[in-house]
Amino acid sequence: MDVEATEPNTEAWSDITPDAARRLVIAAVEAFAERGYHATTTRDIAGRAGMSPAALYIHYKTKEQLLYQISSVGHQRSLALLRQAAESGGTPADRLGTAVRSFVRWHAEYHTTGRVVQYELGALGPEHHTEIVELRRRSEAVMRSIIEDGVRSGDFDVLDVSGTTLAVLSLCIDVARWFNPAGRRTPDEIGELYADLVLRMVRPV
Amino acid sequence: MDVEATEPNTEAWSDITPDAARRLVIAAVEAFAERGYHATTTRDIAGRAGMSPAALYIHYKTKEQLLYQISSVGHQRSLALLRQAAESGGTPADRLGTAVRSFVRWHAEYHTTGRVVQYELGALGPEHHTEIVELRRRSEAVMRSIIEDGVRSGDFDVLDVSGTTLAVLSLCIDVARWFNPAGRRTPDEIGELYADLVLRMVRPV
DNA sequence: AACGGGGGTGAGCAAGCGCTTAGCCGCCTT
DNA sequence: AAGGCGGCTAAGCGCTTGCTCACCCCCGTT
Repeated sequence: MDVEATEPNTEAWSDITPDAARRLVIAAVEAFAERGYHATTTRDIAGRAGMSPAALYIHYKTKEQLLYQISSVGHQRSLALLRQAAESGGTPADRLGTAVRSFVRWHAEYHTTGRVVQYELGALGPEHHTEIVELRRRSEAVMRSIIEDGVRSGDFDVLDVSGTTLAVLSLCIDVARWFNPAGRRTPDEIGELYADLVLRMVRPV
Repeated sequence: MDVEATEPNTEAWSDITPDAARRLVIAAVEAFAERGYHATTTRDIAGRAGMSPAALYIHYKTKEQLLYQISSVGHQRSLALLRQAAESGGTPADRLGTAVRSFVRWHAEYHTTGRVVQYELGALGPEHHTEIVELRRRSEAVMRSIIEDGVRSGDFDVLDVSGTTLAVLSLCIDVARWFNPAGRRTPDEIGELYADLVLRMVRPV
């Protein structure tokens, strides 16, 4: 199935140590993305990481902790991308285009992580869940502020700012669900296409 | 949690008989939408339907058959909505607006069914899976044909027809994920908003 | 009154689950 | 050479899972 020369996951999680813990995270991301959290067994994760089922519990207390680690890091990464775009000077259209482009590119490039981050958060424990929801609220706030800036300056024409914010984020996020690395489009191309589509959504007539 | 006077699921599945089978489907839709297919137990479904765990197997051979029934009916319903819009005369803009409006409204109104239909199809058995994927291909073809019509007639200006088709469908589908019946917006309002956003996406400059 | 059969139940089976425990192995320190 | 320890494993515990089976109840027909 995996014919890529450069596996993005290997470098994406390179700051996790020790080596065995990183292998477990990568294995968990792949398994969760493929089959979902609940359909994935700890034996499967350990097997993919090349160790016995018991070894998992040396590095992570529970299976849920693995999901939390993935979800937390993933949300922080994507939030950082949005913040970077929002603070990057230029017109509101420039900033919105940059935000959509890099957010979409991330969800395509790391679509396995993205799938876990976006579609498995219901499996988190209550306290982890509320923590992650807070990160999501911040992402929404960043995106909304860019759109609000554009409306205020007259660069954008938007009837329902919070509804449009929701739609834009939803559009970008869902890329993680359908993106196929064996498909026709590269993450860059999809980012470009989506930036164009979103800018059309907010453009004055 | 449920304070609605008219439960949409009750009427949505009214053509399923006998009564016990319908109660099981409705219970399964709710449980699958809330927690996902794999996290839902047959005991939970039977309990919600007001019967013993064994009674489920009188009406459905396996838990997967229940999912297949839901997925199949749901896909046929949403495909029918798209076809109706595509065949409903008027300008391409009219047809695209109608398609998006009714497709989105359906995914909001029946967001529990929509969630199962759109996000749990990986849990289907291989042969059921390919059957459902075929239905999805047809939905995509219908949406694409509307957009192609508009491009041909000059009503729409779209660089990448198949990419835009994918984006539009993705945008509509994802409504089922985030829609909250206790939220500010009604299904009709979201349908209206989304129809406007999509028409902006394809509008010539 | 006897019957037949579809819809239902209580109990439980085999398998698989998340997770634990007792102990081993190799390496760094002394 | 001895000891301590982090990383790992084989085995398995207690529990839940999807699903089955023997049996029962109710009701329309004869």
